[in-house]
Amino acid sequence: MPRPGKNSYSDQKPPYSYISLTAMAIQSSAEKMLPLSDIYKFIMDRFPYYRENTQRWQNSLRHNLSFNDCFIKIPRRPDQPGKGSFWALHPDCGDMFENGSFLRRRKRFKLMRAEHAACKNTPVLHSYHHHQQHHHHHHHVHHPGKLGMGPPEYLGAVGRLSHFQSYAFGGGQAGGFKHPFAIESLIGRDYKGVMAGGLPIASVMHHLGYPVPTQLGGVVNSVWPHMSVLSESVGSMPVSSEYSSFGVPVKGLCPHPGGQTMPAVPLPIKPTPTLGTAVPSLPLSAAPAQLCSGAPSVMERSTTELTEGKNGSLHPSLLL
DNA sequence: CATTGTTTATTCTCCT
DNA sequence: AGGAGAATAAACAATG
Repeated sequence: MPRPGKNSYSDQKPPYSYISLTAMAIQSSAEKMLPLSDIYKFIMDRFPYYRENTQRWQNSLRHNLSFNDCFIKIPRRPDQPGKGSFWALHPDCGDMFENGSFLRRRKRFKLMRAEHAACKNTPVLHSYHHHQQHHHHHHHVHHPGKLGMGPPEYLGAVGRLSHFQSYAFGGGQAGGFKHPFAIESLIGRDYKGVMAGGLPIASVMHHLGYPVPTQLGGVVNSVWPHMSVLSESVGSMPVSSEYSSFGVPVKGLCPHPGGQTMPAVPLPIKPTPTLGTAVPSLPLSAAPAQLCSGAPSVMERSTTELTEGKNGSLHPSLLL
């Protein structure tokens, strides 16, 4: 077998789909939104594999951005340099990698027709309150078929601000799940940034010109041991990434303040088979895949996985 | 003109 | 086998 030796796997294709790579990039940013070029950069920076065939994968990436409803465009402020818009995660897409696989989501996040239209055409607008009654849990199952509720032009990312806030402050907690990549999810709670359903209120506000207490500098990257750590926040780390026997890079995370290091990263390949120990009530510091799937999801993951006998492999994702 | 976005179509892979 | 999610290709429109 290919020697796991040095960097044998370094340029192997990372076990992440474009969706997850992108989500990862976005989540890693303080603002929780990035322009296309930065998403590219992020990926290339930590995954050597993507330093080649750029035309190809970037096209795919772009395709994913506009094709998948889980990504939303946030218009650039007039005074901001650069080209396209910023890309962020749709606040309602919840935990897309609930199943523990970053290669394949259990279900595509699709908006209903109405929502879709709204999200797309509505540029910057004021807050509109939203769709399906905030009542309890929002099923994360968005059925494409149904339609016609909620104010049509209810928002484009930005417009949803008010909505977000309600999440953040108001009723958040209850059904509020956090994105798998949300720092908050990964780190626990002592995190300043307000993550409203995954969409950073602060950043949006800031982006729009609202004063916002500056924030979260570094912490961020610690989440993805799979990648070469480097850059903005922590700076000076030579980019080196090595993959473990799973083809997964094992590079370390950066230590950070809490002392609490990042969880072992979720094993991309296969979900946790629910064996005895599986899905323990992980405290908030557990693996991303697990915890972010807030309360509801855990339940609903029910059956499907029980059958996974074959996956004999261990899932580091659970160890602490 | 190069980037950024959208969109349609085809192929691949994994999961029932 | 069939379905669904994902990757890849390609053809444009839009924009700075």
